[in-house]
Amino acid sequence: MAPGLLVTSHVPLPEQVYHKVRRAILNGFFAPGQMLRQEEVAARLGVSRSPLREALPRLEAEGMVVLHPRRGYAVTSLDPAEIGELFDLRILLEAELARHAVERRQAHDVARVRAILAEMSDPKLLITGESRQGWFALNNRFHDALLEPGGHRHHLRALENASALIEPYIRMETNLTGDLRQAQQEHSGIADAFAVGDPVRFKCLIREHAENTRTRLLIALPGACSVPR
Amino acid sequence: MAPGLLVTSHVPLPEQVYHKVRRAILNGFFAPGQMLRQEEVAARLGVSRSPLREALPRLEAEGMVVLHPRRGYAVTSLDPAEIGELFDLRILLEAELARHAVERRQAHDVARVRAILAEMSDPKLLITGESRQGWFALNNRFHDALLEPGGHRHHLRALENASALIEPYIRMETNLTGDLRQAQQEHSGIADAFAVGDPVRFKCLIREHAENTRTRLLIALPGACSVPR
DNA sequence: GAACTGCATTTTGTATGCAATATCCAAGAT
DNA sequence: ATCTTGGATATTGCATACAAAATGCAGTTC
Repeated sequence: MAPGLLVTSHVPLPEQVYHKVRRAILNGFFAPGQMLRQEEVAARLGVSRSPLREALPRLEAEGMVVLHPRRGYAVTSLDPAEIGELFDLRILLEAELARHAVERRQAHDVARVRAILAEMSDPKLLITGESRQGWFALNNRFHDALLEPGGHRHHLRALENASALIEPYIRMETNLTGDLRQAQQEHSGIADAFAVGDPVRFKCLIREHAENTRTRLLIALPGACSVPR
Repeated sequence: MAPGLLVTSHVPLPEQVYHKVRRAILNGFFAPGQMLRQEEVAARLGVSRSPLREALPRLEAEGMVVLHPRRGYAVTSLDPAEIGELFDLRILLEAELARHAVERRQAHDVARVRAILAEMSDPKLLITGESRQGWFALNNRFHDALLEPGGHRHHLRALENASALIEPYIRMETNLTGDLRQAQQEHSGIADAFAVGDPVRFKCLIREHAENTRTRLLIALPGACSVPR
């Protein structure tokens, strides 16, 4: 066999830990500003500190946590100005990706978007509570499915990075208002434009979707700011 | 004293290791595709594998290395298409940052740019060899100094990420041709536009600078492809 | 001669142990 | 009463040890 051809697809423990901690931050289980005590987090995940200590630097590189030397890692806490900047970055990258994605999309890409959208409209996912996490998981897959067809891995990585940083706050807002209907409506308009292949309309709707999310968020934020340092 | 106010500024070993490995990749000491055997790298840096194993995930998050599970980390090797994409990303982010930086720049920002430019014109730095590393270090500081004044940390981080990924290849090109004069000339034009505060001209020159670098690189690349896998 | 099998070596993956430092709380001084 | 100081505790930082897996080579078989 040719050297370097690995047969077994093995997911390293540090990577599993990375995903679990990341999800916990995204859904607010670890709140902005909260210190992450390594022994406690590792114990909760049933691993030792070693793999955790390899997962945390990745989260730090993405800006999800910050390291206070000799004090530990804390979940990143963003002020409204930074959240605004991240929305700008998201919009900038989405516009660029949207252009290429519409051009290069194929039939199966459209089908995938429609399938995800159908899953998301399940009323069970729309009620407030734990099921919201399911909706947000689908929401991320929906946005990915719209923008992945154009390729551009590095743009996508930058976008997912920026989006992840603001996601905890977006989830806070939807938990407060409990209203996903506007998002749902905008999604279906976006999916239509994607299916039709109208690049101008698609870009525009994607942009408006982000702008609307930002507006709602920055209005609701002051009330949601329970940021333990 | 208020809790959480750290007096001593302590640079953790994993961070020092991160910077050293990163520099080694940027200047080609670790070539694209090369496997990084942990014991060897750690020994070379005079540390154990622990801090190295916390530095590597950070580099992985930035795309500088890739992890092949149970085989080890390797320096990322980019094909021309990806390099092209990264230039697009760089140009997109630079344009956005340039706008704000010109608007918000202050006298000391202009002075800093001029000072760095002066240092870079030192003939000792322009000769081929080890001193090139000094020139590239200044080059990065120059670009940062131009774009930092606008704030926008997250845009900047994304830009520095994208720039770092293509830097090994840019260095290869300049090592082949040995010619930094075009870059130097473009830099002085850019610095002038920045000093004057002409946003259109500044953005345009910044863009052309990147475009020219890309063109030279993608022409020279086929000859420089000694990519040991 | 080519391909396969099995063992020895190398390298990664994870846990654990110990030292260094920060935090916390109580007791004393100003 | 407030501020300081001391020590006990908790937590991080780093190194080391051990287990698991992949690689490379030799010997064997067809």
